[in-house]
Amino acid sequence: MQNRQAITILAALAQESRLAVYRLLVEHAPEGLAASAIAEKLGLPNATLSFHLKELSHAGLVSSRQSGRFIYYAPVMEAMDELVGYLTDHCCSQSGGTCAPARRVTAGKRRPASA
Amino acid sequence: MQNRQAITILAALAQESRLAVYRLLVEHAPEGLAASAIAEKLGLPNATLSFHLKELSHAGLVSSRQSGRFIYYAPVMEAMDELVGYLTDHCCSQSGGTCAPARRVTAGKRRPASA
DNA sequence: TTGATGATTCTATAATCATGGAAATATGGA
DNA sequence: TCCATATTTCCATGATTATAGAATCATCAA
Repeated sequence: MQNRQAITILAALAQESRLAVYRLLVEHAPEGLAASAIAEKLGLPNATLSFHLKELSHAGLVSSRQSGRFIYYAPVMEAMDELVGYLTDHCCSQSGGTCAPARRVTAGKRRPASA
Repeated sequence: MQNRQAITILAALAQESRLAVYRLLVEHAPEGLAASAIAEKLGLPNATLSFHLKELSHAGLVSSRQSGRFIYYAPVMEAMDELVGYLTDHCCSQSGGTCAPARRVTAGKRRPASA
């Protein structure tokens, strides 16, 4: 995962409403939830939710699919997986610290050791 | 880890200069680096760096200790560990998804299963 | 004390982000 | 077609964040 993409994802999650949306979607994975359901559960105005969904979508954290008049949003687990991988690979001690070493290899996509 | 703290940490990392500072400090853990060394390595003006260091510090991601005229900044690994724990616990699928299940138990600080 | 250096704070400015009402754009059913 | 509903876009407003020069504060050496 590239630096810039990590920042985009971090920024997408670093906002109360968006984090709440994402967590809610994770609870309802993998089907996801319609925008109207999200708005109702979180008490967000349509326009506000749409703005945040666009941010999450742009960051690659959620996907959407249309079903009739509804648009279902679902979390993209791979994005979160890559973020966690980025953090453990680049932002944790590589020398026996607490957060890095136990990281499992999920996909072969992370760099060896250097920062 | 509380929701609000997670957002604070995510926001602290979701900025190019700050992420660069943090990664640089991780490379130099556990001693850390003096502010002047960080500024030089990253090409940041003093005032700008100081602003970002304060953000990181406020988020609990870095600690500082004075040594003569120098102030050394070092990464706080526990904060990153807790963030990764928060993400895997609350933002990953709990039902066999890719990012959650292999998470080791580092400290007994995370909630059982619910979100 | 004085001077040099490291670091932070003050301050102003610019840029970005969040909010939400209102209007516009689908979609499907009658 | 016409209507109701789901969702997004438009737009204005307010709030927050990033930047960095200049001033200030802190520490040490002579």
